[in-house]
This record gives sequence, C-alpha cells and structure tokens, in this order.
Amino acid sequence: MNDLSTSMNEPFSGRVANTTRSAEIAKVLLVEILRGQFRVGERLPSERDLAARFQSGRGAVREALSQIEQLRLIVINPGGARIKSVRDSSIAVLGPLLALDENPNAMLVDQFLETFSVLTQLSGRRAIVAMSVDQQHALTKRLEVMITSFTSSALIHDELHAFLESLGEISNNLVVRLIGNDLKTQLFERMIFERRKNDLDKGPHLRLLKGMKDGIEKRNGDLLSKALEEYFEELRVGVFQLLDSEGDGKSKLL
Amino acid sequence: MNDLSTSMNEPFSGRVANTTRSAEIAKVLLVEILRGQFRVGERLPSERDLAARFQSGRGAVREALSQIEQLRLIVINPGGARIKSVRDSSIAVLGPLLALDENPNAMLVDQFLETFSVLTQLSGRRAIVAMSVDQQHALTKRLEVMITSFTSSALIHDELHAFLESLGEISNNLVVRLIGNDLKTQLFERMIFERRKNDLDKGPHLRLLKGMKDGIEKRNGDLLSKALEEYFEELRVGVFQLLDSEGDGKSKLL
DNA sequence: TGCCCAAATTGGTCATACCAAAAGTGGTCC
DNA sequence: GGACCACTTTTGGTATGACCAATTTGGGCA
Repeated sequence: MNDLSTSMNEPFSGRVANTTRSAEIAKVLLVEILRGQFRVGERLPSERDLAARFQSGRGAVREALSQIEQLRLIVINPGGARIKSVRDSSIAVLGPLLALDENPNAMLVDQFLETFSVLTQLSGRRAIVAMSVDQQHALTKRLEVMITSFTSSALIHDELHAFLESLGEISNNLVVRLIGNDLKTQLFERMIFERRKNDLDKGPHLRLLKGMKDGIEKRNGDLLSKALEEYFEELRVGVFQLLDSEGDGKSKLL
Repeated sequence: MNDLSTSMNEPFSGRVANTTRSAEIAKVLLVEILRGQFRVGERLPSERDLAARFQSGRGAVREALSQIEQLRLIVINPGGARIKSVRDSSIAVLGPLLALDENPNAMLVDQFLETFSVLTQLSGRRAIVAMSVDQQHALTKRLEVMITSFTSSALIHDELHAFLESLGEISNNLVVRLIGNDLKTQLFERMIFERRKNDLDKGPHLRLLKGMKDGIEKRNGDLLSKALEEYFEELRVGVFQLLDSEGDGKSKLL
C-alpha cells in the first residue's frame, strides 16, 4: 500500500509526464477514497506523510488535496483532511466512479443514460419553441438526409450526436448545457460510447430520426420528447444487458 | 485594477481569514473571468505576476489556478494559462455566475428552476416505482399531515424540501443526486431561496401536495410528475417576474 | 520576407522555514 | 473514577528561494 502511483516511473524512457504530479497524486487518492479505503469522517494522512509516500513535495500534495476537496469528497481544515460521503460529492466524481473497475458499473451507466435522456428531452422541448423557421427547416433537412442516406450504425451515431448538440445550442439553456458538459467529460474521458455504437441496430435509430423529424416539423415538443425517450429507453436496455453480463455480478451499490 | 482582493485586510480587526488565501484568489480571478475581462484564448497573467499582485506566494496562486482549471474555465500549460469559454465549463460555475451581480440573472435562475424541475420529476417517477408499501404509506402520511396542518408558507417550504429529499433518497439515482448536490451547493451558497419562500401563496403548494399524494397513493408516476411540473412552473413564473423587475433590464446573455 | 535559433518567460516541482489552529496528552481537581 | 484544563505535538496555511523543462518571444540570418 505504498507509492508506485502509476507506471510513470519507467526507468528507461525519457518520456515526460505529460501530466502534473498533483494530478497523478489526486488520481491515486481519489481512487482509494472511492474504493472506500477510508471511512467517512476518518482523517486522511497528513500532507507531509502523503508527500513522503508519493516522494514529492508538499506543494504537489496540497494541490492534489485541493482538487479532491473541490469534488466535495474531503474537507480540509487545520488539523487534518476528513473524508466525506460520496453521495454528497460533486457530479465530477462520476467519471472516476465509472472507471473504478475495468467494466463500468451497469446500474450507474443506466442511471447516467436515464438522466441524460431527461436532460436531452428538455433540450429538445426548449429547442422546439425557440427555433426560428429557418432553423426548423435546416433541422428537418438534416434529419431527412440522415434518414435517406442511412448507412452504418456507427456513422449515424456521430451525426446524431452533432444533431443533438444543435438542439442544445438552439434550446439555449446554459444550466443544462453546463451539466451536459460535466456528464460528457465524465464519460468521454473513459470510453463507454465506443461499445455502444454497434449495440443498436437501425430500428431504434430510424424511429428516433423519424420521430424527431415529425416533432420538429409540427413544432410539437411532446412528439420530439417521446421519440428521444423511447430511443434512450432502448439504448438503456441494450447497454444494461451488455454491461450486466460482463460485470461479474458485483453490483457495488453506493 | 489591482489587489484589494476582498475587504479582508481590515487593519484593526484581528479577524482570522477563515478562508484560505488560494480560495480568495480563485474567487477574485473567477469573477474577473466570468465578467469577461479576458478574451477566450487570451493568456492569464503569469503565476509570478499574480503572486505579486495578490501579495502572496506562488503556491497560493497555483492552488487557485488549479481550482479554476477544474472548472474548465482555463487550461494551464507550460507557457501560460489560457481562458476558455464559459459555455464549455463545469456546472460548478453556476453559483459564481448567479452571484456576479447583486441581483441574480432572471433568465439564468429560470433555467435553473426548469432544470431542477425536470430532475425532480425524474426522481419522483423513480421513487414511485421503487418505493415499498411501507414507504408509500409513510410518504402518504407525511403529505396528509402537511396538507392538514398547513400554516405558513415558509414553514411548509422546509418540510416540502425534506419531502423531496426523501423522494430522491428512495429514487436511488446517484447521478441525479450528484447533479442535485452541485445545483444545491451552487444556490445555497448564494441565497436565492429566501426571497422565494414568501413568493408563493398557498394555492400552488396545496395543489402540489395533493397532487403528490394522489400520485403516490396510486403509484402513478405521471400524476406525481405532473404535480411537480405545474408547481415548478408557477414558481418559475413568480420568480422570473420578481427578478426581471429588479434587474435593470440587463439580460446579460452568455 | 520568411525561417531559425538563442534568450527570456512560464509552469512544474522541491526543500525549508515559520505561524496559527487543531488535535492529542497528561495531570489536576472535584 | 471522571471531568476539566493547560501544555505539547501535529497539521494545515503560507511564503521564499531555487532549479528544470517546455514554451514563447524576439532578433538575426539567409
């Protein structure tokens, strides 16, 4: 249970870290905290001890702890840094939480998709009422192109993503956008979408595209929302089954 | 445009800072960035310059910049720290964003409430399907008590908040919970709810309580969601009118 | 004019030192 | 024996100074 933080200390390669020492330390400590190696309320080792353990300066350790504190996983005050409950922390821990095991927790991914679905629906509804007629036509056209020139599932995925981005842009809800930023950075750092690309066949995609086209043409938020909801629903089922079968029954509830 | 960071340097009072130097610096820089005093892509002053400006050590400045970088408002590289777009940052900037002016931006608060509404509805729906019969009875009873012993609007607000917390607890969606944590900490730091307490009369509250009771008794997620949606809708209207009239027409779009 | 190299700048990191607040320790008093 | 209090140690908060590596900058050369 000592340093050996990462495999960074390759003796031969002159490879530069490309990441700061504090980020490395924060990552290691973060994983240890999320794995529950400290009880809530327990004191973290002192900065000096941590510096000794990681063979680094106290400044680097302080920066690392400061970052973890921003996640609301610990509170630092004179006397020591104490562990807080993951349940009270920031959404920014979602990424590290998903990356704890080689296979991301199926239930957590499911909850993520469910939440993402709801926020996307909100974006869509707002976009419906906010879009200009020009935008309406442009969006419709894009959907038509996607529907007709429907080739591979992977290709459509990128276009679909871009389309949803456009909806978010039009909807103009900064709060949703910021939350979306967090969720995406949490997931894109780890790679979970890759395996998703090929999971769904054309059916759900086509239904989604047509449903969105219908909703946008009629300026009907309910239609658009419903199409998104059903798409994400199918996506969730597929992803959950995949992950749940991979995961060896460990449903590490938090 | 110099130091005078806060009014902390009161000459007489022996008042301790109660906050770290890095947090102060981060706060000042954060406000300057959010106010748009730096263009996107522009370089921030060097750590040494900032240390000189704030009359502090470089370590404190580094911690502050590290915190701001976690918000994804800047990127720090050898050569300098560069400004990024607020639109790509973290939800954690919402609080500072709302606190920029003495009166929080009406549109932003409205977007917040809209988002919060959607997430709360999701929590409610999940809770409906997840709750045990015991929980169902307990929740119903709590609502009945709140409905009958309905006194002041302010009092009911706290109980209502606790009730929604319970729903979130039962719904057991960690992602939503974490997002909720962020949203709450963003808003509770600043005080916006205070003025809200007295804005709504009994009508909306009663409708919400009865609607939730109906939905929970019948295990009908749609009913519960609808009650929440309508409540937040009325809340949004009231808050928006209040803030929009206070704000002197400055709809600082981001 | 455009390319290239050297100098200055900048972040990354460490070591050391000092202070104030908290935590831990032990003794005293009831 | 237990509660309270003063003292010592530990711990975070901060500043200074120094060195390295990478970037940026600016000037000189082709």
